Amino acid sequence: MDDFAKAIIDYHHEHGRKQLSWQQPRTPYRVWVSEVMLQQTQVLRVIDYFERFMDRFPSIATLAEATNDEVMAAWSGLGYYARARNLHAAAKLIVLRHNGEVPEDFAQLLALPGIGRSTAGAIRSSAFGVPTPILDGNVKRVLSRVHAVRGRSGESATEKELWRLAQLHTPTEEIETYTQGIMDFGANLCRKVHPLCEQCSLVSSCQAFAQGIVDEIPVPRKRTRQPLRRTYMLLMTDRAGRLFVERRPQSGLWGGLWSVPMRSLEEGYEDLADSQAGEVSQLPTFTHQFTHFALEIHPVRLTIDRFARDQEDAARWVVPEECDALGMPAPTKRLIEQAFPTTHQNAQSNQADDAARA
DNA sequence: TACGCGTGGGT
DNA sequence: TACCCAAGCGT
Repeated sequence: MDDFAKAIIDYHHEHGRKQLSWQQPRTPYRVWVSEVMLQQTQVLRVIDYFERFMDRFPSIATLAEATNDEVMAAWSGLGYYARARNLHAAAKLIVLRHNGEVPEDFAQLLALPGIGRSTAGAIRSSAFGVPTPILDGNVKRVLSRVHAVRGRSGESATEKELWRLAQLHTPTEEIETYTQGIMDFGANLCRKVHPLCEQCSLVSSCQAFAQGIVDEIPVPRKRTRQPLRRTYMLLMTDRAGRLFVERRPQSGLWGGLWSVPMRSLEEGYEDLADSQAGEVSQLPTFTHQFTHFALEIHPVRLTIDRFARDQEDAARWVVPEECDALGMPAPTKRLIEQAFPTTHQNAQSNQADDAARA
């Protein structure tokens, strides 16, 4: 074990996180689900979702037997919904191929949808104690500073070099402690902004510190300016007060989730209303911010007597209370809650919001 | 290989 | 306000 790994393990013993939900108990299933939820998602945001998910799907078998709608509903609000589709598909594959147990073999893990190189490494190290490197945002930051990696984030040469360094430092002993430790080290000490170099036990061997470029590493990826897209969101109700929702295509934005219909401002929504509209009212426009673009949402409330296409599989009329059982994007939930305020509706998302604020 | 994929917090 | 990006993966 090299001095770097020793320092990381020491750090975890003193300051590391040891009480996270998925660490108690730490089973392969719980490690797997948590690692997928944690992809590009902050720890504080995941905790509530993880605990609810475990209550709802306590075993791989229960997850595999669940319906797609049940899984998507449990993921609703967490984002990157392909993760939920892949997790569900992988659970079924694990039952078929691996006798219902998360495999330990690297190639078998990698073959499961939603498990890439880093997640496979995390599962092997944390759930099975098999030394395997990981490379998440925290590890990238720590390694690129210690070794003064000047390449831009996301570029293939940079990624390759960081994987080489991750492999180089991965110890053969105490791998669980090391794996958790290097993430804690990156999250709490070697932070993106205001790193605590004065408290860092690796400062004397940190090449970025020696060169005075800690704040410039890692070098951020190039970004283009955000485009603005515009859409209608149609809150259509019938005379009984039911709300019309449709399932979005499996691929693309909000894939597989339920939403009120969305239509571009150019194409309009005559195909849905079928000129049967009664009252039509424009609600306040608002903007939803995505990572790479902004979506300007124009909500339209309309009451119709008869619907043009209510026979389709991917379309249904629901009462607002039924929305809790459907996986919905955050802005759709918000809009429905505004339009149909109820006391208990969306209790799940409110809980998550409260936890995030706490 | 570069890009699409959510949501919310931080600066 | 505008931009960054978080326990990355799939295509």
